[in-house]
Amino acid sequence: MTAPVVTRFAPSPTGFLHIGGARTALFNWLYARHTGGKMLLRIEDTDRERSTDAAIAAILDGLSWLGIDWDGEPVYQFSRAERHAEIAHALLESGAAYRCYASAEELTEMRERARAEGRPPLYDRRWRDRDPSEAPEGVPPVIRIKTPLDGETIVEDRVQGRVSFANKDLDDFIILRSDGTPTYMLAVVVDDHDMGVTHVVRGDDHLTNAARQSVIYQAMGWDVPSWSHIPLIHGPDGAKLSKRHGALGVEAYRAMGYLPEALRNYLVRLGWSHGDTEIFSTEEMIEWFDLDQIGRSAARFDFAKLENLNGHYIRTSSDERLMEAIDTLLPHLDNNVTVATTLTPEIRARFAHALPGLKERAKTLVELIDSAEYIWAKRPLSLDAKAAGILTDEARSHLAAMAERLAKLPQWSAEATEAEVRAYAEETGLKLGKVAQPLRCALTGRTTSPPVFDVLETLGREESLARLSDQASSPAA
RNA sequence: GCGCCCUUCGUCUAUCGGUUAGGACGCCAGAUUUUCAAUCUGGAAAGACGGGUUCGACUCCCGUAGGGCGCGCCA
Repeated sequence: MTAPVVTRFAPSPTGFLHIGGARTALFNWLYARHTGGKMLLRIEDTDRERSTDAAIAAILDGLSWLGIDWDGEPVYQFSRAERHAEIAHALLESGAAYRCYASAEELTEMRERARAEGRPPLYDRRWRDRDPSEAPEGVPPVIRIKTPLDGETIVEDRVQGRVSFANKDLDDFIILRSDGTPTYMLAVVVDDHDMGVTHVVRGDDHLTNAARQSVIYQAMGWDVPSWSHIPLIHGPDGAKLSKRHGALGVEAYRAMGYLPEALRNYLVRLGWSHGDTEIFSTEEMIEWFDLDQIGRSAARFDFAKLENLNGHYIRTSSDERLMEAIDTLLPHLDNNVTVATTLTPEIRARFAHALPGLKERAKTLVELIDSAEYIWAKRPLSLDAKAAGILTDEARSHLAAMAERLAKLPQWSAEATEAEVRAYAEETGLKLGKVAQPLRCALTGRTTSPPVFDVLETLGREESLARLSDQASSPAA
């Protein structure tokens, strides 16, 4: 029996849940679910200056929206500060760490000189072997760990392979600040150990940290976890993700009308693959996901592919699922608050009725809602440029003629109106498209909208005829 | 500057020494269609460069170039 897997996602609440963090969370979650283990959540809020409750809320909200859950209650790192300090002092007592009295100015100067001389800007261990009695008066010391002077530290990584670091390049980093609070390096190690984390899956910007953290694990005689440093996500230009492209919070993707299942599918394929499979159900992802198949090179974020996947998920979602997604989206849409208030039960029912035709052509939920606007649009409709172009005098005369005929229909259904329009087209010798397109424009104000006969049915006889006569009577623009 | 990592179509990727280097997005053309979208068919499109190792290298090794990350009393 091997020990059950425990992974964790450990964001720092200094901002929203960005796309890279979301993927890290997803990979941790998938691996835990795949192995039947647990995924824990730890909020790394030790930076009191920058951590905010709003950010914590945004992260939890983003995870839930993505459908990523965690086991147990979130652990707040700040609340464990005493435990961290305890370990720092234990290290001090065992001789694995020491007090350093160097001032901030002294350290900057040291680093600047090192850079000027072309040496790495590492701490020069000036207090490592110095007698504590030489300590200056009234200077609160920090605690630094003693890194081995020679030899190397090996990081056995599931993704990166075996990576070795010369110990001389790892300096004696600070584990406890002069105010007695722990640094990140100490806190992660202590927390991961105490929380029983067996597998650390995080961005590869932490790879060198893994070497430093190994030093602490070794000094404490603790087992190092299995490491997996996954490549970072870059922007479309290959550089770091910036605000302009991908460094948006997941809530921004929600607001743009992406479905969580689409975003998840997109993210899982960034750096990981299962042969030629592109579309994964949640169950398939869980079944097939494994750490060893994660690639080592950074991936660029590609909106076009995300959009394509989103279109796929919109098309294949049930109407119920879409209405549900739209309901969760609406409160997050600042431009479309009007839509939310317009959604009376009656309009809602029409929306649901039109959905099968609408979802075929929408790539995002925002587009979907937009394409349904004709349902609640007030007469007279404003036409977009293309639609106005199609409504020539000739087209309008056909509209008038058709309106007259449609008015006499005993039944008002998509089938009945279609039959009537087809008959009209045949009698006048026009192609169906030639008469259907003006109809579409007159009814919706757009050229790109759902099947016209569905529109007629959705709108009902009275409203449809009114819209038709609006356009039939007014002269071409 | 030093250390570490990366490099297959524009993008995401398959390949794990022997393939016409495959798939997907995007792009182009055609079919279909309620001249949109969707769908279907076809097409253009890749192993950064230079050395090795090997009967044989996209696959292994070395170097070069380019990119990324790290080097805080931030996380």
